[in-house]
Amino acid sequence: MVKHRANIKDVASRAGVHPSTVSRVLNPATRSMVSEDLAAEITRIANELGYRRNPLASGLRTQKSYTVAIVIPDLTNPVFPPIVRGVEHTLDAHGYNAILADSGSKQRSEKGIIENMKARQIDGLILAAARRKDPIVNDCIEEGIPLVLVNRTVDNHNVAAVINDDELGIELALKHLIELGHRCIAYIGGPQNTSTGYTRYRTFLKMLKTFDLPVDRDLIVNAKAYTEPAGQAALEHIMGYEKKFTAILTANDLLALGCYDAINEHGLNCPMDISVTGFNDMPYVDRFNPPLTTLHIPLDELGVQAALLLLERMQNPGALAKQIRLAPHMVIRESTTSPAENTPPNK
Amino acid sequence: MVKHRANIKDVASRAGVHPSTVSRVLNPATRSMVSEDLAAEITRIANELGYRRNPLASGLRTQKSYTVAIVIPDLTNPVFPPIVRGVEHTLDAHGYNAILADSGSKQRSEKGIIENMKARQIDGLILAAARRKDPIVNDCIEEGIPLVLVNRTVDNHNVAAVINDDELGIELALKHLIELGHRCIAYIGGPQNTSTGYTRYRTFLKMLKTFDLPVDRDLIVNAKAYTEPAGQAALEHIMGYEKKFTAILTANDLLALGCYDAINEHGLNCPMDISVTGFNDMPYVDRFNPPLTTLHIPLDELGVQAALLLLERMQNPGALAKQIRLAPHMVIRESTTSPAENTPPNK
DNA sequence: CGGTGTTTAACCATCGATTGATCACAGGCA
DNA sequence: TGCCTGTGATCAATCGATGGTTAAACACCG
Repeated sequence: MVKHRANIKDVASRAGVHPSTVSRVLNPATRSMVSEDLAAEITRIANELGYRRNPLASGLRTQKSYTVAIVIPDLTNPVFPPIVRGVEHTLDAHGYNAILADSGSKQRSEKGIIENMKARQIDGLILAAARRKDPIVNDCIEEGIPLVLVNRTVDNHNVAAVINDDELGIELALKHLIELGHRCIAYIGGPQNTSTGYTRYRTFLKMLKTFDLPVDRDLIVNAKAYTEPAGQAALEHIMGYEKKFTAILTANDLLALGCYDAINEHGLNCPMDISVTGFNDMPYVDRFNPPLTTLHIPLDELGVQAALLLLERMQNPGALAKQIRLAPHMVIRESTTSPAENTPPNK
Repeated sequence: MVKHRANIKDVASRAGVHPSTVSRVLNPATRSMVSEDLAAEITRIANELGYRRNPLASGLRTQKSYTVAIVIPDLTNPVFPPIVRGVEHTLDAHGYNAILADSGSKQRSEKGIIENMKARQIDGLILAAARRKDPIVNDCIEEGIPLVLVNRTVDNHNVAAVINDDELGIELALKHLIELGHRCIAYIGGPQNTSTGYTRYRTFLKMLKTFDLPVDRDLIVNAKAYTEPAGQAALEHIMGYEKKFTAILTANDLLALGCYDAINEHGLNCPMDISVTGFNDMPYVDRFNPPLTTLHIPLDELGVQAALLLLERMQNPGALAKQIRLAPHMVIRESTTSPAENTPPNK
């Protein structure tokens, strides 16, 4: 005889009441409709029987699934796991489950993901890598699915998001390099269809002016993607001009890693010949050769905040779309040094 | 007017048939109960209306959710993301969703996770880091929840699992070190309550005999956990004996990383003074200083196979529990070298 | 043409929880 | 005593899909 899981009817009959009464007791919002004594008694019996609400049945009736989806482009990018973990833990603490959708190599279009989400009555969506004009965002808004962006945002500022302060980040990195004595600073940015790529690029240009540094277009390249090969290719491109520069400010740790490759290819040394800064402080960059000077972003916290924001929005879908912005800080390691000792990169 | 998602009744009334007829048509197993012509017509209409089965309702009725849980101890350990990705993609291709349960810092007991899974009608479970005697495994078996272990297995061999060939791995690593000329080889293993920790340790001892090397217990330590601090502590412990050794074989990349720390602390150099091998070839170990010689495990493939195995078991729960074993191979980088040039570690 | 056998599709209860409508009953007040 | 009010619990419909059972339609045959 299979010990079948107690359902609401079991609890009701055991307590000698109607299932609906049990339902009301167990739902905080309706508990007041039932007398205190009975409520206590029913709660006791429910615990005794080990009753758990069946989320499928409940969800069918209420159109809620207590499940949210996290869409990320590639879980193996070390930036995302901490975010996902932060999201997952926070949601879990609130009784929500997280289903993971790695959109990267997914053959289904993003539209397909949304379809799936809708069919499954997903209560909300966390999108970890939106593009600046991302159709998925409009889909969500049209469909009325609560959405929170994390890490990157979109041009339309009416979407809730948890991002980091890119302006501050670029400023900090540039300041750091300037303080070390660098004047000729190359920039390798990210794809311009991402908010981070765009903002960091614009800020870099602005900050050059602010700090009264020369702007040389040949030293500024936006990589095609936030990947090592793209970073390497970008730096190769810059080096092709054979111009002098003593430092590279990159918009992303993986791009910085690509720079390492290009620098090594040319028989040069980081940081002796060229200083490099990253962005994100993803796990293990302190282990690289050399350990990367970069901007630390509280990735866990990003995830936690995104989850909280989503919970808030699911409770109150009409609320104004908040944008939360976390401040990065500089972590100085060994990929940057003063250019005094630099030999100019030559070929 | 909200354009509400077409349900089975909409399709039925549009086709002028009863909902159950539609249901039968859309279920491959029962399609034969309906005439071909009508089936075709219903399929056409369903597509036209963009009908998607509601998994909640369907699951409520059939006790299936088309959802699988992946339980991992810590997503930020770089070993797991590739596995998770492999699992997720494979499941997705078969119409299943994956919900992620990061058990590590989860306050709920593992029992709690199982409870949650059961309540949600989870169809199956993939457990990425079982301990050798893991209560969760028995729970699953008792509850009849299809279960597949990945990466680690349990003592009870009646459980489906996808693991890698630990014996082969240790043999390859040891052979590599011996071929370089090492004779005094330390070993830093993992927790003995994990199958990997246990098997690798036993195999190391066995292989020492096979290769006719001396067994010095002082050079053999099993770390408390697969973490960098634990690896560092283990090596510190070994170094406390001030015995000679020229290489360390570790059972895990993170342990190897901890060894780097201890080696550096003592003012020594890897590989010049001490060679180190890892195990797993987790992402970015090729970037470390020095790039780590380690055993490559096809982590993605591990995930894919685990997902396939689970799908199989969910279809046919009675089937025999298969164990799949993937072969690792050696990736030689710069953390190992011949001891000829070594200066013996002294203090 | 009536009887039997076989498809084919409709009917309806069901999964478990929720909720608007409804009823029972106690107490208050004239 | 009779009527009203309000609290507290029950009734019954519902969410969408499914599947065992049953009715209808049709073919076949003596």
